[in-house]
Amino acid sequence: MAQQPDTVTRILDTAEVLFAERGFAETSLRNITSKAKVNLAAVNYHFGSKKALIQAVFARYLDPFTVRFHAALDELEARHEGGVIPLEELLETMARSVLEVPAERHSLKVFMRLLGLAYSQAQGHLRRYIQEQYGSVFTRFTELVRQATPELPDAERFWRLHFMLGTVIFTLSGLDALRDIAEKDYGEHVSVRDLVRRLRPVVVAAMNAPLPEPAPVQREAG
Amino acid sequence: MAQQPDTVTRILDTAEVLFAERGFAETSLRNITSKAKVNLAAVNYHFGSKKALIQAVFARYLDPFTVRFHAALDELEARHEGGVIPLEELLETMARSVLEVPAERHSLKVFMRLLGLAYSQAQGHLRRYIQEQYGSVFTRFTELVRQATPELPDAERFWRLHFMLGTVIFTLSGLDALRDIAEKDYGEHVSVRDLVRRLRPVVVAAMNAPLPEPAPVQREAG
DNA sequence: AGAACATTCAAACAATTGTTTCCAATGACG
DNA sequence: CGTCATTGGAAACAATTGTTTGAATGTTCT
Repeated sequence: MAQQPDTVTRILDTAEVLFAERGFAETSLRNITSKAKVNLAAVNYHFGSKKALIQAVFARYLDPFTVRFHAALDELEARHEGGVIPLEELLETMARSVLEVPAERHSLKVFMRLLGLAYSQAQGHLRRYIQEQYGSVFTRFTELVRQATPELPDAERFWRLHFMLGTVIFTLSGLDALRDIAEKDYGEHVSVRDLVRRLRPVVVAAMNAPLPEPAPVQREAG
Repeated sequence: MAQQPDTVTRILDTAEVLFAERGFAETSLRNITSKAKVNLAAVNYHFGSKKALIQAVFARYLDPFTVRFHAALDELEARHEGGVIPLEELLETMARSVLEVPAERHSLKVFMRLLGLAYSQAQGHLRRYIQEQYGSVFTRFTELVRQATPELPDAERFWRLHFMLGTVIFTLSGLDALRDIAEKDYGEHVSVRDLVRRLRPVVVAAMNAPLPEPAPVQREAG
């Protein structure tokens, strides 16, 4: 069942880069196999189908991430002995977990671009797959955030978390294009870690923003 | 040259919905023409190619938007007689302009989903096309934001604007999926305008967030 | 009316897609 | 040795893709 060495890894390495660059539908199996220098039939032989290959590419990132993130949350909870964990520490822990995983493998840029694609592209199988992998950690993380921000209404916190998810995924997945503009306009080269540094106060401020004015009563009075 | 009535509009109406639902590569011309009840060749006859059709779909949103947004900024500048326009008013004006345009046409959801796709999918022709259409208004808007936030370093403002762009596009383009979750978990049905109401204080707080700690000197000291 | 033009239609085009099959070569392990 | 899983190669598969063609039809103007 399990492959240890070459062909499978070669396919995954090539596929994730091409997927990140051009999307799933725009990347053909022949693109992958020719660049990876493996036979065309190898993909169907080892993975079964293109859909399964796509999921395998994600699994190689998500599996280590969930393990690591759970462990980091374990340690964080132990350190606070059942007390409330401050929001900044929760966000910091998440950022660290996200940053650690691709460091062993490929660039964070590829990982984030894949996440962005998963959200915007292919409506079907991928979203479900991600939900199954991400679901448990994200639920746990959400609950900790709830305890850290007791003053926030549940719905408000839900939406703000997704606002910030959008900020991070959008920025990091479109990093190349944005970096080009920024570099041209401000001469300054930004690294991913530089961006995370800039993101931190913004995310914290966004989560702690004042509550919106209550919704008007269905139809605004004249 | 100009078609007034049926076939062209029918194609555009159908194409924008299908594109928004499934992406560009995943939507075939036969999907569009069969659902629009027009002949397959009609697309190439009226638009020339699929790429041109995609751009036409965007033009139908972006052209009215840029006109309207420029006008709104004109009025805003006139009202402040050369003085600095507060950030809240700038954001409010932009939100209003974005909300107004699709109201005449289709749902804001489709518009935002298309914007999201333009950013995440197909790196080539579309991004350039959007840049040409959006470029002038966005530059003008950016300059006004600069005057409204003189304390922000230029690079910091650039990134924060894109952070917020990511928040809005990501949230509104993935609205359907998020709405399903929110509705299931909190029983509350959210409208687009409800979401904009929630976004406002978050965006303002994010833009006014404290500056990040300065970047470490290349390699952190032990 | 006829001429000129714009549009619609069915059919075919060439190219590319994911997938399968058959066959030979390789290596590992019993 | 022989068995079996893994590779590589080449070919073909059925299906779908965007695009083009040429004839039929409609519309418009003189």
